[in-house]
Amino acid sequence: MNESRFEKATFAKTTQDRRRQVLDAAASQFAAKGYSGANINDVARQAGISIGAMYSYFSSKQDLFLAVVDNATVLMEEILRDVAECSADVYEYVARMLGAAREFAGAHAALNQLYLGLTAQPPGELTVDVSEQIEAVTPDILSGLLERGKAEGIVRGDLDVPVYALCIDNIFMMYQFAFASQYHRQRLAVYLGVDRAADADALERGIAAFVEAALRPAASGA
Amino acid sequence: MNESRFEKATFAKTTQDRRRQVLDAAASQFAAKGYSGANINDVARQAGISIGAMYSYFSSKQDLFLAVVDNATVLMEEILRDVAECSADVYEYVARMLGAAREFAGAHAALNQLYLGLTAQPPGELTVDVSEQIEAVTPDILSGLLERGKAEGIVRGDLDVPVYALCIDNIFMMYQFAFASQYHRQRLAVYLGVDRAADADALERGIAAFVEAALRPAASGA
Amino acid sequence: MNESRFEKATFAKTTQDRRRQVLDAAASQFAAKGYSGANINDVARQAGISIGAMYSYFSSKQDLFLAVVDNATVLMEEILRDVAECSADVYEYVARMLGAAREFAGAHAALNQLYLGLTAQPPGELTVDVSEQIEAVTPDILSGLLERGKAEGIVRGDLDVPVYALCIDNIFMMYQFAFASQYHRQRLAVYLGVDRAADADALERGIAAFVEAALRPAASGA
Amino acid sequence: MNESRFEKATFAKTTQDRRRQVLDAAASQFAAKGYSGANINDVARQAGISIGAMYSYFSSKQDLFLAVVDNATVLMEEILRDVAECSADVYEYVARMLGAAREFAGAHAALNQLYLGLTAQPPGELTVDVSEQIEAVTPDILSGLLERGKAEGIVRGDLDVPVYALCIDNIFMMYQFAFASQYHRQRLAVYLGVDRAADADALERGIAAFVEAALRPAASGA
DNA sequence: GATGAATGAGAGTTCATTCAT
DNA sequence: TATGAATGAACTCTCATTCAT
Repeated sequence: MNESRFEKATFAKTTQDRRRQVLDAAASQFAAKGYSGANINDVARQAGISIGAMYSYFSSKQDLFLAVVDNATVLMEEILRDVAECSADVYEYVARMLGAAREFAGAHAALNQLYLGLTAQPPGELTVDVSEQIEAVTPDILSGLLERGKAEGIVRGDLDVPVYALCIDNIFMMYQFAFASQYHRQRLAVYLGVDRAADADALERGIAAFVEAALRPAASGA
Repeated sequence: MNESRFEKATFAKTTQDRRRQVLDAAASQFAAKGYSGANINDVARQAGISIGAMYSYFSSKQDLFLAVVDNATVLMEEILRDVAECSADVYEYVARMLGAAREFAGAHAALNQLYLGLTAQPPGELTVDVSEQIEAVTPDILSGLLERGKAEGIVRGDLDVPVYALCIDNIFMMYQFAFASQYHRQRLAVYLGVDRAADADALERGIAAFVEAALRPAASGA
Repeated sequence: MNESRFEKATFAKTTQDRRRQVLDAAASQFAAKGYSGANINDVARQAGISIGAMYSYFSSKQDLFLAVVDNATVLMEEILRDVAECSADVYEYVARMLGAAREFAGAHAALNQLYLGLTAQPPGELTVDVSEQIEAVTPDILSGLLERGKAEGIVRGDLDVPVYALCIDNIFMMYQFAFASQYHRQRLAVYLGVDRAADADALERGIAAFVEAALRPAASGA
Repeated sequence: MNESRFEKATFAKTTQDRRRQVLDAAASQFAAKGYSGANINDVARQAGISIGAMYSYFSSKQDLFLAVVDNATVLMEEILRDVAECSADVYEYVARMLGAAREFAGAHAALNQLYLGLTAQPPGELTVDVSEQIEAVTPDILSGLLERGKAEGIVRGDLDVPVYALCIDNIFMMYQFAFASQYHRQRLAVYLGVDRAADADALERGIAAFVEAALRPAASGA
């Protein structure tokens, strides 16, 4: 199994409930205080288990962190694949992805913050392991949809697929991060004003319109 | 002066050289290990001063951090204003901003990492002070250029200025961050392949093309 | 329990032996060096425990100090009550109190020094808490015995009870402190000479005689 | 000169004003925070001189402290001698000494606190030097007055002069300390109530009455 | 396997003292 | 001689990790 790279055998044997409590507590602490700032003893307390148990599940703070990240990655990949499956073309995909980003940020705030933190992680021991987990699923999907769009004539035929995929994903990430940190939240307010920043539906439509404008063949307007 | 909010009087009196050494050392340590992970004693050692001197310059780790951030903010704002001044229209601005982002990332790698870290900072004491420093200069400039572009007919007349400005700035930020962390670097390679990721000029032209496609009036193609 | 105001739960769970070691070590260090001068690491070392354990028992140096004081207060109050119970009248009480002061000073030298130090503590955070613990037991007992003595005609009928009680207690305190500091010890030698200062029994009889002289009704001599 | 034992030659050469500023600042800091708790840099700042100057006047914190104490001792001895000279007999002396104690406590609060602190100083380097300064003037005066009182028949002929002198001085000291610390102030309030504790004249008369009662010959009532 | 008291290296910070200017 | 920036040992307190029960 994917998760077992960082956990000890004992963790697999405990109840699903306990596993959830531990991973949730860890996610919330790491998200709230960062890797260095988080306190393993606090995590254990919040999870309702002893620090001894904690160390029987994970052999170090680092492994606990990596397990949490691993877990989050799995969850995100599921969502990403779901969105892809439901989307008929790249335009629908863009709209759905923005919605999914918002939903994920709402339902898994800690994981979302954690994810943002990960992308900012300075190079070091943690990063080495973490970057291996960068999902290649979105690149593949986006590239695929763009290529198909070209074939179907619904996107500009001359666009640079990899670069466009990157730019679109950048917009996804930034939208998802908009809910993750004080900085991003405030930035949103600066750009849109407090009221518009609060109207997620309209915002998503606006962002989707930006992307569409970049993709639509010029002739389509004629 | 802007910088003196977080430093003690003694720091202002020191030589410019020493100021640089301290701020550089602090930036590099905070960038490399994050706020919690960084060690004031290491900073002092790297700056070639005693820990006592460090505390005669800044009254706490937090103040040192904020001074570094403040410093970086000032520097970035200068660059942002320079770029704006040299740019005739929004298209030139986009191109120049991408170049400036790359240059900044190259010349001030530590500050760039630090900046990325800031945007990921979990809410807390630090963030309160830090978010006040979010520069509103780019929003103003971008909005202005888009409005002017509308008036001049070089950008689509129906575009939603705040949202477009946000999207464009998102693309700037993500490009700048592409050089800041292992995660972003690797992500770039995943999207573009190692070779294309290394050709910054071409990449910037590609990104600029994406933005232009989103902005150009449909009629322009007719 | 009284003692638990300043200690953490962990301390209550430890063995009585360990509790004693910690409190004794702390008392001796605080007594020897004062609050500011004492070193928590030295206390831990002297108590034979790690500094980590120390901080799992008390959450700060201040709390450790207050716990020691609290402890000493409880002990002293016990002794004070015992002496009161055994004393038929104020004259016996005076004699017994002097003896008890000497015994306490001998058996609990550190606590005695600590007590002296407390009375000299400059106003501040420590004093706020500490002064609440000033035992009101001696004032009550002394006043009661003087009133009863008046009723029984064994003390002068016109004496001012509160002031006399204060003066007598002053004499008790100064006698107890005579063993607590270099200053007081030397002062005793200056007044009495080294030989007489060493003969505690005779000294106590002398002091008791002074107090009796102040209390006895004038008519008793006729 | 007496004062020059602990100061360096430079201190003698500065103006009287500067000398006062330094000694006053030191007295107030040592009184407020104790020897260990006081900060030499703060003393210098409060005295309006540089830390460098401070160390050109005194070669260590300890020497500064001892100089302050020395200074206070000289001042107190003057007062003690004045009181003695003005007093016709032991009864007048007692009354005047109580008044002098109160005045000193009012006029030199810091020195009074410092004095109390000194008497509580745990044995150590400081005490060694300090105790040499214990004035033998009160013992001599009190003993002399008691002897003369015996000869003149105004005090009991059988009283033990050294012990009585000690007891009376104890009462002086405790009265003086009543103004010096939170502990002693509160203790006074416990014995006398807040109102009576505030009426110093009446309190002094009451204390004097206690001492007189201990001294007056029994026959004097016949 | 679970517990949580215990450990101790290491962190941020202070302050007596020095010394170049 | 006066200044005050600089020094660095020492202090209080934290926390990842261990291990006896």
